[in-house]
Amino acid sequence: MASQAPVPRTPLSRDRVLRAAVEIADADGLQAATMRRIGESLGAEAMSLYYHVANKNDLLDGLVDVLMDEITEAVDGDRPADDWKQALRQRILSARQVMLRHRWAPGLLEGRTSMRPAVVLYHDQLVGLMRSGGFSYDLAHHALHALGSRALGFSQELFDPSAGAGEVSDRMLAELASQVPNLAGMLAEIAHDDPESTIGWCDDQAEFEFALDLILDGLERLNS
Amino acid sequence: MASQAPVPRTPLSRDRVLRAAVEIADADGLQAATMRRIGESLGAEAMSLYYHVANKNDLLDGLVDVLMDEITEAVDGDRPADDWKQALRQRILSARQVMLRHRWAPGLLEGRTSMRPAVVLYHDQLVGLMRSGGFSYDLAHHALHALGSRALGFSQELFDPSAGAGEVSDRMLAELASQVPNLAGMLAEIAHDDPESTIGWCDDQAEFEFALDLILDGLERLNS
DNA sequence: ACCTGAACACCGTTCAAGT
DNA sequence: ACCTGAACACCGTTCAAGT
Repeated sequence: MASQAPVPRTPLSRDRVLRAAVEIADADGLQAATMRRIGESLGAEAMSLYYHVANKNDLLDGLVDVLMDEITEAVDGDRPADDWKQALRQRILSARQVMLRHRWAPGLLEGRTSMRPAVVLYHDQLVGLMRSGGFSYDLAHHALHALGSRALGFSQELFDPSAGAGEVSDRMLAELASQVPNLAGMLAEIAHDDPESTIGWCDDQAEFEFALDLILDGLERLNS
Repeated sequence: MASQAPVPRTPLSRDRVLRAAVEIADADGLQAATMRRIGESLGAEAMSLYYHVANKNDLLDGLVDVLMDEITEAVDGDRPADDWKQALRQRILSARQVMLRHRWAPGLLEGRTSMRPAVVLYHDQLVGLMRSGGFSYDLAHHALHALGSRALGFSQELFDPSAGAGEVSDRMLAELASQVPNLAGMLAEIAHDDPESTIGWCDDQAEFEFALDLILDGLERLNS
């Protein structure tokens, strides 16, 4: 009998490795995307990955690249803008949509110092939009710093958005009031104004846009 | 002969463990502060730490606490402020001084969702300052989001400040110019204006203050 | 060219055992 | 009460060996 041909497994590739990693990170977080687990999900051994990826660091760089590809694609769909402000706003909010699809992305970008070309390019284009809006290089430079990670559509959330979730009982408010009266008052008012907001305190998207517009408005004033 | 009394090693304690961890993180980064290494630096075994600290997560929470203690201490030294804006500004810049002493702190706070009481209290006080400046709860809430991690004295740096360090040769500029013309132009101008800036592109402190003031100015306008 | 088995040096953590 | 040795399940990574 001829030897049974083994199921012709699609060969690995950098691309397949990265896509597998994204899938795992999307589902279970970045820390779940270990070499062993990625290998497993591809029906291969962890060590096989090293043929397509230099090491873990290179793999993470690769994740940044696929992320930036997705952002570029999203941004290409933006409709032409009337002015620099609208252009920046649209672009950043489009980038944010990608970030929201990949909850691991902010955490990944935070830790990275790798200066991936795609990230540099993205910021170059932001500066381009500002320049065509009349920004000096100096102001554009300041603007990049002021935006910080917001330029890519996310911002540091110091409190877990889901931690404050659920109902806010009067009892909890009373306890809070003695320790942190100002936050308690704030929370009480928000709970009063929007008793249905069981998703937690805040509408993240609205808050993101508020902060973004605050910065863009400030820049506009400095640019005139 | 009486049994040789062993060197009476100071017993461990949560406090000693945390201080050892801070020392290691200051010197070699947070990732160097492993249980084994902390134990070693105290002349004990890694497993001994578990008597004073529930687990690694609890240890990291502890690090946040010592950080917040330091910030509270720094903030207490602030001179009384004339208005809410100056008060916020001083407080945030004082917090920043602590962050600069502990380069691992931003990275630690980023990842944490733990809602440490000290962090909540810090933000409560910020809101208190805003309230006494006439802020509505709603505006104060927006303000916290707009400040984000900046409220604690740091912000997301997407590029490694030290990565751009060193001289910027004309050759590098030429290479950059074709790929990222806008950034290249920006860099060229900065290098021209301040040829001595070998620390890298930017004065981080100045940029931080620029962004902070941009936000505070924006809030002031909304508050009047 | 592509993949793997065995092995190494590291993690955090448990637990029974020592003083 | 406080500390430790041995052990476990996990990391990333190397390298000689297989096809």
